[in-house]
Amino acid sequence: MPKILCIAEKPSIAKAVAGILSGHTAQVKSTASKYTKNYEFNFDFGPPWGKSQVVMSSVAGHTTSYDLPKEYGAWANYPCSIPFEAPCEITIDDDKKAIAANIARNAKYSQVLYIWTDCDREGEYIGTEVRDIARKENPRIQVKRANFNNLEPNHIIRAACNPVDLDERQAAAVAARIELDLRIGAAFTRLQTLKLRSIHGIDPKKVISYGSCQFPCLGFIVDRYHKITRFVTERFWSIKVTHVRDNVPVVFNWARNRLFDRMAVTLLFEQCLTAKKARITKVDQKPTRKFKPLPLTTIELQKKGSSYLHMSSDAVMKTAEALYQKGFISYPRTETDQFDKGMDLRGLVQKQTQHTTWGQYAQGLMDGGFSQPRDGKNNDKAHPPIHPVICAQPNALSLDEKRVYEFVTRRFLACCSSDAVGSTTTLTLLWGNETFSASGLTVLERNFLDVYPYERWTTNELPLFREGEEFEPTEAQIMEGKTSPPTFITEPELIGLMDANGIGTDATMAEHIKTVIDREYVFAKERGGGGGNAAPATRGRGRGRGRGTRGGAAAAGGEGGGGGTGVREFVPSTLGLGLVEGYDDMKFDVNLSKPFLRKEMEVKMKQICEGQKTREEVVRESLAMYREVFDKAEQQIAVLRRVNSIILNLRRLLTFD
DNA sequence: GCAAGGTC
Repeated sequence: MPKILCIAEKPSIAKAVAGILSGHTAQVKSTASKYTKNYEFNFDFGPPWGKSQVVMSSVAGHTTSYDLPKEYGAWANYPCSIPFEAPCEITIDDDKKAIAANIARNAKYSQVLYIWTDCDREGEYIGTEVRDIARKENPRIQVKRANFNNLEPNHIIRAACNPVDLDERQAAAVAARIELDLRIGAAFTRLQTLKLRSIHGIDPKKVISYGSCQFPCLGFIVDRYHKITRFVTERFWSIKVTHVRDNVPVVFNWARNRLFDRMAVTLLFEQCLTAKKARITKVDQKPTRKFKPLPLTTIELQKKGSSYLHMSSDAVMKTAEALYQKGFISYPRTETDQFDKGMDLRGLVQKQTQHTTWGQYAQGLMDGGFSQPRDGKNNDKAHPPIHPVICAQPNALSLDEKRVYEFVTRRFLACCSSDAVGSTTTLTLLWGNETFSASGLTVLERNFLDVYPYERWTTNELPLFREGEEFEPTEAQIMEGKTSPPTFITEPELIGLMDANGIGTDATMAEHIKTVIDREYVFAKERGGGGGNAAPATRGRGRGRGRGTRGGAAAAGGEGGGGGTGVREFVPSTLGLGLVEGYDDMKFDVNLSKPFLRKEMEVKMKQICEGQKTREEVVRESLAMYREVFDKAEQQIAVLRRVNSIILNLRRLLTFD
């Protein structure tokens, strides 16, 4: 019988696939690595191999590292530009040596290496890592890969019997990304660190890093900060009409909302007063609903963790990872917001009926309340939306775990519930030539809201008005207000921007945010709370004229994008501000703190995948471009130093240190 | 002592 070695990207996939192919009869053998196990069984792959002896195991993500050789570790001994030209090497990480050895040992006696890494770009590259390790031990080993995107048994069996080849282009695109991220990141990091640390006020032990994701992340935070400091407030006026009926004051909002011209508002107001009586021209009553949430993705978990649970996105991910390891929730890294039609959702709901807090609600779903979840637009074809796997009672979990598990579970139960149902009434009031409106809401069925307290939807009933009736409003006045600047960027907003601009992946965005905090480029503070070491005002150039969107109008009910108190928000430090402004002042064609460069990298990776460019071309072109920027930055390092000195001095003048 | 991406 041929011997076939199967390697998955992570232990959970190896276990699942081995279970399916062996009919759950595989022998489990431990390996030198504490993370991976070998599953041994026989399987008939059909032609050309037929019935084979299989060892199924896994790696744990990447096995190799791409880095400069050790001797370049002495930064001061080389020019800062050395990472652009030094030869780099691929090594096996110390903590991955046991995994590599397991592959090598089993490859030695196998005819075929069958790769089962995730079917995405990184998976393709990880597949080439595995191949290279195996070929080193057994150069004649045949290499194939499985084409699969879910763990449904028939799908896995079909994938096993229809091997394909590794996609060399996708792997090459990742190899290009790895090389560029390292060379560019290392070069700029050395430049910034070695040339700026001597400025008084910068900690000489600190690394001042540059990276293709952390810098745009910083850029978003600085950008918002500038919008705040450069904001020019404007005064505006509006007309507010209140009519008391049945002892309830009903506020009618002006259709024009507000005008930035006091005289115009005064004239329009006088016309209303002249008309004396106002008339209800329309009473519109219609059913409405509040949609239940979509199935939970990683990005949504991070955003909501920040705004609902008041945890950092980084902590949310670490906690979710722990819950996954303990088997309480499903795999926490997924882009999918649709549940597979074949999934036993009722079975999962049934398990939650045991829970002391929401068990009764889950029972209600089992007793007829169940409703198929909505489908979002995303499907990574690898993992289902995040959901609870087993029922975990609160005392089995740590404090953070309890909160994340509770959110994941409530979200899941909300997904399996019905939308909330209500009825809105909208009154249209004509007074003189001006139109006003008021609206009320009656919640008829709360449904998912009963298990999902993170969202609010409350009844606000209007007294009865009849179409055509006329009255003199109880009170009318001109209101004055002024536009206010935006607020500091919140964590959910930042994650949203990074996601929209392709900065990092769903699994790494939280880390990039943590990096800019650790580097002291930005400070995180709680909205509403004091503290935080805020940067001083910037120099007075380029005062933008903004017309704010906030101000007088009362906020509508509902969740609002990260508005609750306690959400984390970010303020740039003097150093973070100095770095971004310093590069701005150099006026390069390319802006290092904007997301365009990362987008360009993404485009070039696609070109490699489609065969329009080779890995070598892309690396050569990109390195040449960044090298040019780097040389200019080095020549103009005085600008970067000056900007940072100015800002640091300003800070000393404006604060107490 | 540098990056970003997998995953443990």
